[in-house]
Amino acid sequence: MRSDAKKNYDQLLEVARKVIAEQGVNASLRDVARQAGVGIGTLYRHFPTREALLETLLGASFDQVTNQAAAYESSKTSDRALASWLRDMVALTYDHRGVIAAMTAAIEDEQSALHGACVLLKASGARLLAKAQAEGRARADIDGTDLLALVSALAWLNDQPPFAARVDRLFGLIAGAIMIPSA
Amino acid sequence: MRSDAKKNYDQLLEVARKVIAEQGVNASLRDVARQAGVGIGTLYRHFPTREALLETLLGASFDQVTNQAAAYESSKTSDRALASWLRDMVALTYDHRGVIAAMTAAIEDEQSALHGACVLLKASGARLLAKAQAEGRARADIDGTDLLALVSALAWLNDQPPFAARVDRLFGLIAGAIMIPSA
DNA sequence: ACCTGAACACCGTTCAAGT
DNA sequence: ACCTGAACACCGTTCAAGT
Repeated sequence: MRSDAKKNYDQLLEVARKVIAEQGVNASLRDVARQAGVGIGTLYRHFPTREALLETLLGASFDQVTNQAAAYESSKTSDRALASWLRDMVALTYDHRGVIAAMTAAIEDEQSALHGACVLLKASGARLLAKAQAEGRARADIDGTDLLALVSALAWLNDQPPFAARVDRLFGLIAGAIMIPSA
Repeated sequence: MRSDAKKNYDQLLEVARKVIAEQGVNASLRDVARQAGVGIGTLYRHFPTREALLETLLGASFDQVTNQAAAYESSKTSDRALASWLRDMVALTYDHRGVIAAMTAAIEDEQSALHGACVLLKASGARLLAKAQAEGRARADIDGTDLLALVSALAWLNDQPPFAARVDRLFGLIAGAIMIPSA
């Protein structure tokens, strides 16, 4: 990448990070380009889709949760590992209003730039769930998609002003419904 | 209302019902006016906000769930009444993609044309919850807002294609977490 | 009393023209 | 190789002008 291009690229990312933190994932891309002092075409050149921009912004965080899940597997009991993953997932979406809907859509859209990272994320949770189920610490009648649905629902609640303050309590209620208390 | 105005009004509602069923609650109002063969200004004259249009379209259904809740109170045991209300709420939003987000926003926005109906809806659920709690059939550590959050989350899941098919199962899981099994 | 649609201020996205 | 911004096809919303 030419150095002038690199400069624009970095500037776009910096501004996008700020704007998306403030206005959510559906913020105006035109506005991002404007604030970055760059033509709108330059934004599209570097990030052909909104998902591509999000992937660049958040991909590392996604991967970190995926990797963390693997680490939990060897460092925690299966039920605690699962609970930690759930917590990490909610935290991942915490500061990015609307990202959970984008992730949900990406799971089904193989063309999405977010698809890969989201599929790995889902698989990392499914693995922890399976282990907890094998040890009788999680109810057996749900699968990885159900688990993802439940965390996604919590993440969505967190985006809704009237409900955001109760997410911690509701997290407990839902985690409690997934887990089986030890005898 | 003059008869020509009434005709436009009815036509707008009919088209809006169709378009919103197809494209969801955030469908283009311009498109609605266009398909109704009416100027965009006429739509705004009859329905000054999107919420006003939604209220006219869905208000009766909202009220019906509210009233149904009161009926459950005298015809069912408190836990069955609560479960039926939860089911009614999910059904209410079933065919209207995005309506749950509008309802959630309306709860906080006293200016919203949907505010009144949503507050009543919430109160009707809170009442059933309180009764079930008083009888020891629902966990005591949640309130009406939590209950609304949980149904809202289910309704949101229902709007997400990858999760829609599991809402029934997840409904059971969440209802089970709210209710206390009888001894 | 009611209707119309131009006008304004925005979008997302593409692409010819420039350097 | 990269950047720009006009151009196109859309929005939501308002309001002067018409009947």
